Amino acid sequence: MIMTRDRTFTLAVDALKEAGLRPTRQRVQLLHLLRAGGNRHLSADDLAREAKKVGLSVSLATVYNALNQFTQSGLLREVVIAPGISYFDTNIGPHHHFYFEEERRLQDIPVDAVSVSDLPPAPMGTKVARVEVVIRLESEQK
Amino acid sequence: MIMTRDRTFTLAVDALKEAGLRPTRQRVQLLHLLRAGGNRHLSADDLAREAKKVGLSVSLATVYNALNQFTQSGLLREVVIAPGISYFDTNIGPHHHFYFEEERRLQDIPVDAVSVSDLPPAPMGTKVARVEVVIRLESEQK
DNA sequence: GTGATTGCAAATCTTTTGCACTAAA
DNA sequence: TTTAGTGCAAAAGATTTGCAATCAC
Repeated sequence: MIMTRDRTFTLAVDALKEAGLRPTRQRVQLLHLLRAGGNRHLSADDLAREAKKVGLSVSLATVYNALNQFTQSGLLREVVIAPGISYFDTNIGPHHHFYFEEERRLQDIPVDAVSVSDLPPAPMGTKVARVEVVIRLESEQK
Repeated sequence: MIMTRDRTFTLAVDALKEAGLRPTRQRVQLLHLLRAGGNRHLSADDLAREAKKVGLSVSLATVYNALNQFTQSGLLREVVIAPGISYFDTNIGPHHHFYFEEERRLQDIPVDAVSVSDLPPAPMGTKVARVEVVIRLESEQK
């Protein structure tokens, strides 16, 4: 029966509600897709392509909208690497990134694998929203 | 005489030659403009606008090309902040950045003001090209 | 001269938006 | 119902590119 399939999406639905986002079919399916398969780094286009592959009907505009809303709600994190290259990271815990320039690929670094210390204090009137560390890698013989 | 004015550009010319770039009028003027006024963070558009303001004749395409060439040659550093927002930094020494979200503004942090330690080793076959730390700031009452 | 560089306009790419339609509450 | 969300196509930005004209060497 239909409930069996719906149950698969319970987590996504709950997460969306908690985030204050109406759990529409598209959002539920996209969030579910994003969370399937562990921590991932996907571009908007990657996600749209993947959605199409599994037979979802979602427009690219909706993918962009959903990704932005997810990011604002803290369900995702966006990592911008170069003009025109940005990834959405399903790992929202504190961590950092390796970026393989040649492969245009991100890899998570657990937060305790790097220590960033002696941070200068946030300037007057501001507070730290996030500390981002990206270690850019190139192939060795370069 | 003309030589007096040219002398102003000697440094830029030398830097370009050293970088293997032909010191054309546009490149010399742009590099000189970039280096005037200390460390700065300019978008391509900022630079084009500024060039126009001081009466230089450079097309936007050439500004982009020059900035990319300068970056590749190590005369500049590019800092990408968000999709569609990237800055070219005239400070090419090792350092990090504060980013003021609301003001869309970068500020340098001297490298010794932050310590990034216990970096995980670069994965097999790769080497670290650069370690980038961006501290994103938001206004305090937010 | 000869090959590199420039300017312009057009093309490309990524991302956002307006608006009529549809779905969620 | 009533309001929020979606799809589509168009618009908006940012950046790149093709090619004839120009410049550096």
